[in-house]
Amino acid sequence: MSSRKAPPRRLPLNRERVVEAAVKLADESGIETLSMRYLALELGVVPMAIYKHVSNKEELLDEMIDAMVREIEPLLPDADWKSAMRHRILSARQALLRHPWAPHVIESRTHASPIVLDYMDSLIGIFLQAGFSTDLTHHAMHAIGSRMWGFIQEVFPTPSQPSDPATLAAMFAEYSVRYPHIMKMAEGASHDNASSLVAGCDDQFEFEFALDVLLDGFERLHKQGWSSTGPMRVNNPSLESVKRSKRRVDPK
Amino acid sequence: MSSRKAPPRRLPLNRERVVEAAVKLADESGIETLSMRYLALELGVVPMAIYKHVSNKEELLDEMIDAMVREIEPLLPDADWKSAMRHRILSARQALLRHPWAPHVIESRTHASPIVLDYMDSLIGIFLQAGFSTDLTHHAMHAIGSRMWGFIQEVFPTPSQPSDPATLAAMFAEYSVRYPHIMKMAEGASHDNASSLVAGCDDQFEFEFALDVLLDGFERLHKQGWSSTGPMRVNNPSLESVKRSKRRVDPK
DNA sequence: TAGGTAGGCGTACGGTGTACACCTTGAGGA
DNA sequence: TCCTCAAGGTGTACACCGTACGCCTACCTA
Repeated sequence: MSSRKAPPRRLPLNRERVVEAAVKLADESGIETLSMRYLALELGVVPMAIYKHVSNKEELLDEMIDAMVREIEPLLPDADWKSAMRHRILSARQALLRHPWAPHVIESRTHASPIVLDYMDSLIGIFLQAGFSTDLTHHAMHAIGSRMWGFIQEVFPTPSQPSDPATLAAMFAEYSVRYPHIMKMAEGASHDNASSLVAGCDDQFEFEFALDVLLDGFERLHKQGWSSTGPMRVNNPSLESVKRSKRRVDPK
Repeated sequence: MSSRKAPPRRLPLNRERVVEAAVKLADESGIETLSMRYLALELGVVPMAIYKHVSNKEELLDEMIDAMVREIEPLLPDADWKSAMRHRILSARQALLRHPWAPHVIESRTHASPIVLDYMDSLIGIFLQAGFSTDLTHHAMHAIGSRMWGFIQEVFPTPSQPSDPATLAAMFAEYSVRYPHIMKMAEGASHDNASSLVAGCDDQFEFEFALDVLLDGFERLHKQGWSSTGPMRVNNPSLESVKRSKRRVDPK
């Protein structure tokens, strides 16, 4: 028998394989299934073995985000600022759609990794190279917020619908009385299938709609030479937050 | 001795007192401290006692959100739509600032309570009563997203800064090379204290800025008679997402 | 051949939410 | 006055979590 004695000894773990497995697990089974114990099981290893490659779970999650950010397509060369911004952000969105756990994890991060900072730096660069003031760029970046990751927090618009058609009809009737505006909007917005309430929206469209409203707004402010501190410019039609420039409102 | 025998027997718990205590605890010690066990301790009761009033922790969290939403000021009567919207949303923001745990909890909710639906209904009503189409209203509500709760997800723009001034200077130098745009923006935006990087922004200002860019955008679209399905209107300068109306982009 | 080290293992601890059976108490009807 | 019953508080137990700590084993290099 040629087998010396060695049980064929699987190739050793490393940080990369751990992260890769974690991403795969979260992709397929959801982030709530991603426990260190279960991940270890998946890797055919004892839980504590993972800690030889990753100092704790937080670090693992950081690494997972980095892996996702690396999937975002690079900057388009020779594009106008708005196209460049759209491309980068919509590409981020595509990466994020492949990893449904990402929004939740991103929100729980407490600091930015170099990879993440690279991405932010490139977005800021797009504004600055288009001639935006640092001032406007700063506020625009804040306004974009989580949208730069390709998501906006969807705010549970779905009041759990019963499957039984009879009770559903009853619910419908009740809702029409209590939430007349919601129902009117739902009927009007999706005239083909009014019964789906708010559900069944075209997320991609909603995302781009909001993104474009923001980008168009930035463009307008930029052309007007807007500034948060300077004197009021002509033709700055509304923007209340500027009129009452930098006034702080105290919580309670 | 008048005391019959009864140990003075504290007044019994009820759902309201449980929720109230939970909110207080989360306000004062952070949401991560809010465990059923610790809450029970605070109430002078054994952990399982809470379950007689609340069927599980999720339900408790739902109830806490309802409590917060009830703090939002009612609709302003006789106000134009934009003022009404600003008032409601900024009031939501005030309520939320009193309860720093709320964003995190809101995001983890899976369905809307009646209280929450009431609030959403009122916002939708503001748009509709201003004559907005159901179509535009629908997309506008999506665009507002979590901002209707008075928060936008702040996206960890703070690369943990060392306190030691020497290493901080070194970090500064390194950053200027690797993240030139971030640094330029940071210096430009906060010329008085350039060292604070992106931190130390006026959150209230950033919030109102983004809100107003959106509301102004909605107003413009409304005046133009914008529609997501109809034929292109004149003077709809950009809004890419409409030009490529409802095209779906596949993830991956 | 010796020694150091990288990496996997086992055990254990303190934390979590909560199922389930039990007990105590006070109110209401017979 | 007694009995019953249910509301509400108790105690124990379970399965799960992240991870500290010490050990062991196989390999690489000197």
